[in-house]
Amino acid sequence: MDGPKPAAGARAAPGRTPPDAAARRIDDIALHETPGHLLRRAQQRAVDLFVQAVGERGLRPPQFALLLAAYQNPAANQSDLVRITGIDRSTAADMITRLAGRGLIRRVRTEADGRANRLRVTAEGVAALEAAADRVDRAQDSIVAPIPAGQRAQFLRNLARIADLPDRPSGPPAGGETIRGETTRKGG
Amino acid sequence: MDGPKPAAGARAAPGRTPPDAAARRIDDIALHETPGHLLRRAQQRAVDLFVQAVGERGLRPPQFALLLAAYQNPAANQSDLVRITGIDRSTAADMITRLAGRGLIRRVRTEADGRANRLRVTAEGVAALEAAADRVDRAQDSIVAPIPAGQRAQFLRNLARIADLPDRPSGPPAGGETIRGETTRKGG
DNA sequence: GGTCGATCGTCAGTATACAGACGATCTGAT
DNA sequence: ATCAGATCGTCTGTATACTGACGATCGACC
Repeated sequence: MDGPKPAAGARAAPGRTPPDAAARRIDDIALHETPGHLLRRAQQRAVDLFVQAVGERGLRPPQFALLLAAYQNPAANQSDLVRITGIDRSTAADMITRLAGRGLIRRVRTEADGRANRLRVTAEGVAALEAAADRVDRAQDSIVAPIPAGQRAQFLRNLARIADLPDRPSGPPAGGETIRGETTRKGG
Repeated sequence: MDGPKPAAGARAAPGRTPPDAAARRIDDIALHETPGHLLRRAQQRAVDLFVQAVGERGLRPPQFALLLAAYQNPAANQSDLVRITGIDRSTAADMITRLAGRGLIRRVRTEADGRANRLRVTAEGVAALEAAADRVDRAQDSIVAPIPAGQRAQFLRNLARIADLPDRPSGPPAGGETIRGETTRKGG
């Protein structure tokens, strides 16, 4: 009564091991135990909680990340922000266009480099960040709330390992400008 | 050489606590330590590893999930698969159209319910699943590879807690048809 | 001064994700 | 039988994500 019967399409050989057991049988894959699926579901949940906390009309998680990174790194150009946030180049360009349309950010052509854009967070942008900050904080707490308190730090450390991010930003920036966070996507 | 200097735009008051410390200061938010951001980055990484393993032209993670769920639950309609996979209703409809266009699946109108579609995985669909199974398995292993082996089970358990999924499918199916996995999105 | 490879940002195309509205249909109560 | 509310699948519109290509520019080298 407890073991789920094999699905109708399954041709199972219950008690023995077939000689070609090396290949993974698709009847045996438990989607809900695969790390990739769990990560997707967990991330969906995190986005839900974020949106609930900051409101339907507020900043979405990647927008908040991008706007915050731009604010914290005023000297950064788009590519720097891409590296910091992990947002794709093309996606970032789209997002910046949208954020600029809302008046939260402005593109400023760099004097030194004719290709690069610096991003200036407007007063409205700063206000949006400040208005969201507390709610974002609460959302982050609610994301890890289902995890026993004693296991949270280790959990986040392991998440960072998967993400291939350092536990805490520590890379030597090596330039006149300090850029918080690093680790590229797509180039690594 | 180790403590990152505050960013150029940061107006920090290093040694003291301002009187309005109740509000979260946006200068102090460390993006790379927030659960939501780490989840997003980790999920990106998982998708990367999946795509690397199964090939650029192969099934994408949600496609594999949907196709596998359809295969394992031949009696399920689209809404059932939505509940099993956590894929949104609209997204699932689009994906099924694409998978049908590739000949991996077919929509079949149910006799009993004039609204519902049952999904029949074609022989090509089964072949695609079987061709991917081993590679998917390897991808899942590589996702958790950066985590110390002894911590992986606990990590996945906590991931499932965030996702609000049971550790292992255990719900009482309560019908003539066995449906693997449950837990809705957007309704719960 | 000129050239080549690398980089910056953009754009088109495709896939995933979700809200909201919709028509069609089912269910339950009357 | 009828009708109200729920459900199923679709569609539209918007946002995120990534590939591949592109023009413009930069840096290094000759």
